[in-house]
Amino acid sequence: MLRLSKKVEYAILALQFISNKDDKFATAKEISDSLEIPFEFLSKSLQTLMKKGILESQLGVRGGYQLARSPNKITIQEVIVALEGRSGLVDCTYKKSNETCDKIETCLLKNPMAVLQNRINSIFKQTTIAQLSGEVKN
Amino acid sequence: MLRLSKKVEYAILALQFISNKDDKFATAKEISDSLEIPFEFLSKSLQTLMKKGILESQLGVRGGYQLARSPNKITIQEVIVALEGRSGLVDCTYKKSNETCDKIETCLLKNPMAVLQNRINSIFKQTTIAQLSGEVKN
DNA sequence: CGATAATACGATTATTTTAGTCGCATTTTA
DNA sequence: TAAAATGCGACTAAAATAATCGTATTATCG
Repeated sequence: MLRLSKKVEYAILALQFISNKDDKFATAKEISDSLEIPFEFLSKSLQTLMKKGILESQLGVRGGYQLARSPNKITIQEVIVALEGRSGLVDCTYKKSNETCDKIETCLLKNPMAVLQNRINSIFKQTTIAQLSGEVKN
Repeated sequence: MLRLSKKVEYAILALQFISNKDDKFATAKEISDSLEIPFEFLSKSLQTLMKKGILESQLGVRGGYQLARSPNKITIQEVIVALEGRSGLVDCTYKKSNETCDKIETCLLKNPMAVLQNRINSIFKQTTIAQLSGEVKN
C-alpha cells in the first residue's frame, strides 16, 4: 500500500548506477549483476525508459544504456509515470473524464483526494535522480 | 500503484457517513447500502477501526457504530495505519531494524526514500475526516 | 564474413496482494 | 425468545505485480 513497485524501485537504482558510470555505456547485464536484479525484468524497464526518452540505448556489441540527460533533470515522477502510467490515490482521480463513476454526484472523495494526489506528485516532481544519490533534505 | 486500497477508501467514505449522522449509531448495513459497498468487506474494516479506537460500537438490536472522537481529530494517516499496518514506499523503509536487507551497506535507496515517505506521511497526518467533508485547500 | 554480445519485444507463467464471501457465534433489545 | 445487530476466522476469487522464456534484430570485432 502506497508502495513503489519493484519496476520503479529497480529502475531508480539502475538510473543511479548508470549515472555513476557517467559517459560510458552500462549494459543491462552489468546492472542486473551489480544490483542483483532479475535481468529480463530489468531489461524491460530499461527499454521502456528508453522509449520515454529518459535513457538512450546503443545496440550491438559494445552497446548498453546511458542517460538521455543530466541526472538532475530526471525526476522520480517521470520514472513513475513512464513505468506505471498515470496513477492516483483512488480510481476516480485518474479515470478519463468520460468514464465517470456512477456515484460522481454524491462522492465526497474525488476532489479532496485529487488535492492530496497533487501534493504527493509535487514531492516526486521535486526529487531527481541526482538528489537521491546525494542527500535528500527533509 | 500509489493507490489507496479499497479497504481504506471504503473506510474513509464510511467515516464521513458516520460523521454526518452525528450522535446516532450508524449500522454497517445502512452504510454499505447507502455507499454501495460490500457489507462483509466493510464490516471487517469497521471492526478493525473499532479495535484501533477510531470507532465505538454498540452490540445488539439498536446497535451500530459511532465515531470515538470528533472527526477533526481523526486523520487519514491513522485510518491507513489502522487498516494496512505501517507501510513504506519501498520494503526496507518499513522493515523492522533486525531484518535488514543484504544490500544495506551499498543501498542508495533506503534513506532518501525514508525522507520522501515522511513527507507523504505528513500530508496524510495533516488531513482529517472533517477536512475531507469540507474543502481541502491546496 | 561470421561469431558474439548486446538490445527489442511479445507471450507466458508464477506469485503475491487485494477484494470479496461464507458461516457461525455472541450480544442486546423489544 | 425472536430479531437485529456486531465479532471473527476461514475461505475463495480476482487482479496486479513480478519474473521467465523464446526469438528476432543489431552492431562490433577479429
